[in-house]
Amino acid sequence: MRTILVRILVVFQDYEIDRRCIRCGKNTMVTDDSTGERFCGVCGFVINEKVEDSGPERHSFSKEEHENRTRTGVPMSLAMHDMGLATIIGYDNKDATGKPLSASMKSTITRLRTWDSRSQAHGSQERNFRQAFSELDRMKDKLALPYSVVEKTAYIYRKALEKNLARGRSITGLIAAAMYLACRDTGTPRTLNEIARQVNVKRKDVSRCYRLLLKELDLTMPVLDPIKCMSRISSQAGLSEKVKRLALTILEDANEKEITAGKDPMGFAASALYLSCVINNDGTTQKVIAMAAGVTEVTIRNRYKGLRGLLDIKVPPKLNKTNILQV
DNA sequence: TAAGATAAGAGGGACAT
DNA sequence: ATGTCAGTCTTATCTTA
Repeated sequence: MRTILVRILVVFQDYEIDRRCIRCGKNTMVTDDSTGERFCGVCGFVINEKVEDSGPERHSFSKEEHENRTRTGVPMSLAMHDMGLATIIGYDNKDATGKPLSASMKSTITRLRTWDSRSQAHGSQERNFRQAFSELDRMKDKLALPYSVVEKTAYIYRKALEKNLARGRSITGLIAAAMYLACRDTGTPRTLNEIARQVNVKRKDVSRCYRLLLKELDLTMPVLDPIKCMSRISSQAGLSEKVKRLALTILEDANEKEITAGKDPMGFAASALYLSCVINNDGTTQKVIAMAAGVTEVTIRNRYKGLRGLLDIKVPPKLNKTNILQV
């Protein structure tokens, strides 16, 4: 019984110390759970750093972790104009002690909230970020971009703005270029055409921004891996594993013979797949693969010719629908 | 209807001026 | 900075099987 009492006392003391305001000394510090900020209910003093969410950590992967879940802080993202660090006026109309506000106070707070949020995006750069990142947010679902690419895009975009590259260029063009860069850098196979179409900017403009970023930010991009392109095309066109495997060996062979330089990797992957289809008598048309790869049939034909010639691949004679040799 | 052939045009890199 | 050139890719159209 005694130990229990002592424990309660200790907890109570901790609680008391925790609530003491640094400015006015009163035990009136409270935490706003929705924003994670700590402030004094009497003098209004707000603790500078964001305090950690008092709730448990959201993820736990084992029993021990579940029992010992600690908070690691509010998630921070480069893809927000303020990186998620701004202080805002809360939305539940309650005062420091948790009581609801009076009607007149409520309207005052609403007005304050409006001006507070307006003042958040001050300066052209902030406004630029807002617009760019809302565009990015919209795009990431359309293009099925992973989180890492989104963060990378935001990082590149911030760098670009730091270097004053935005002046005289469209925000959407620049963010699209940053997105394409991030895709290239992380090996996510997305074509310039796809991105340009989604953001509704001409491919030419995105491409121009892309090269500008490449030059100004001193970046070097690895060439898109045709093998990665291939798996994307084959899944989009619904090709079989067998076709894919053969196409893979064709690509590797082509790589060895160094006939891939300067050619569009998507076109190459597409034609390797087509060649594989022909050899396997798969019956998939150039059109289907061209659509899946985002290149034209003519490009496939050109690469196809080159592949066949240089790799000396024997194409079996055409079989008709009943698998009888046509002479 | 799919595939092949051909031509015109766009955009960009390399190089010279 | 500007112009030229070879090479690539796209679009469009016609022909062939």
